[in-house]
Amino acid sequence: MRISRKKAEANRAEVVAQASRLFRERGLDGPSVAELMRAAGMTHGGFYNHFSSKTDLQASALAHNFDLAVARLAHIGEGPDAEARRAALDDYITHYLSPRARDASGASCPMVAFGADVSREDAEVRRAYADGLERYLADLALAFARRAAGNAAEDGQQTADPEARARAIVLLATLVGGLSLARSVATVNPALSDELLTAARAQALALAGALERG
Amino acid sequence: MRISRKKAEANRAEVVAQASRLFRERGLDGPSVAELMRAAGMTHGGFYNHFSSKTDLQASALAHNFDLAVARLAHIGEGPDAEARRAALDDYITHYLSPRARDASGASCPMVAFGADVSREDAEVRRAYADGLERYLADLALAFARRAAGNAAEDGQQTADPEARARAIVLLATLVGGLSLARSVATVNPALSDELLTAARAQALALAGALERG
DNA sequence: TGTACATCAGTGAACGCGCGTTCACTGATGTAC
DNA sequence: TGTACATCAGTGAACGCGCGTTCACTGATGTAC
Repeated sequence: MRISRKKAEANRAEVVAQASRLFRERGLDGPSVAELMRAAGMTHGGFYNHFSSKTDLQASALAHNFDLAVARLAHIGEGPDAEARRAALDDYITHYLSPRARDASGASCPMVAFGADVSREDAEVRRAYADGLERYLADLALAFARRAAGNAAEDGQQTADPEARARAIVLLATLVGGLSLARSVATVNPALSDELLTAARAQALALAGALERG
Repeated sequence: MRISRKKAEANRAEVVAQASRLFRERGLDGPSVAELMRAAGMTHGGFYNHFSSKTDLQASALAHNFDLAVARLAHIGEGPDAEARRAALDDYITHYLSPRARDASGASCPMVAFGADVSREDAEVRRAYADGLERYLADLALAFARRAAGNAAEDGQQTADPEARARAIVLLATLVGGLSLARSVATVNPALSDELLTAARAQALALAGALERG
């Protein structure tokens, strides 16, 4: 039974969206092709109408993951004034390193979900990941650069400020390292996991506020 | 052909050692049982004389990984004086976040190699990981506590200093986050990878030296 | 606009393959005397 | 210490299973007239 082009396009998008979530929950090699198609309401046979291989879907899902992450980040820069943007960044950090985000593996950061595995996947997947990380980092650096400037005058402007980029990297490493460590011990040693989250969160907030104070 | 008990015990240790390395390189589900046994110079059939399942070996290999990591860390505390120990910690950090360590995935930190995957593995594996992480963190906190005390008087003493533990966690998150990010983009975008390493390294060294200055 | 036909998105059975695990077998080791 | 026998570490073929991928088929959609 043939389906309209519009519906087919929506089906493809649904597969990518479901894969995005399932890959984060169970890893890039966790869910089978049949399972991914079932999650999107179809059977496995039609998979190759949309993707040339499972690797192809992995790359598409990674790109989609970073689209979501970057969109959430960009939202921070949209605050009406410097104070609102500062509060937005603090909220972002607090949520990123919260027990809730730690336990919702399907909804959280691709860098934590795939960090260790990406380097073992096909080149196509590694490329999608590196591109996404670069986009994400550029936006985070922009947030720091704007804050350093102290106003919204340079909105929309790209920045090459190396200081802002270094700060963004350090914050990102703290977020990714903290969440990764906390998540990996969460089920077995919840107390340790909370301790890891709390210490990393305090540091991340300090890093985000350092410009104001330093 | 039966083998001597001593030789059999050595064979088991060799499988764990090889698995330790191969799991770090290719992930906990990467190498097959046959491949792991071949790496230790045997065929796959005898695997179940030593391990009750592949999961069992994964847990043993993780414990072994952390044994190695903790041993390297403990070495830092053995410096003759405070200055030597400080230099040892700086060396540790510099090597941890070096291009060399990034590219030698089989020889490096289990927290980076397995971070994302551990929470998806069996309970036995997660337990081995959480135990190892706790041991590692305790040793790192001890290094900070000793430095705060400024001498080697309390050698061998355990510490419950919460400040030292928080500092250890923050350093660890920076190390793990930095190396994880750098490794995942290394093949596709080496310049970005080096930038990530450099920024994380500067921060980690600052964290290690913060007590002296603060 | 209405009709006749080609297209192609989705279905479900089937494929070949690699995996973890099992098992009958081998023969040197460990042990009882 | 020497001998006879039971033990069991390691071998390699075989198992059942789930996987990614292929393919003949279906029938509503898109198109040519």
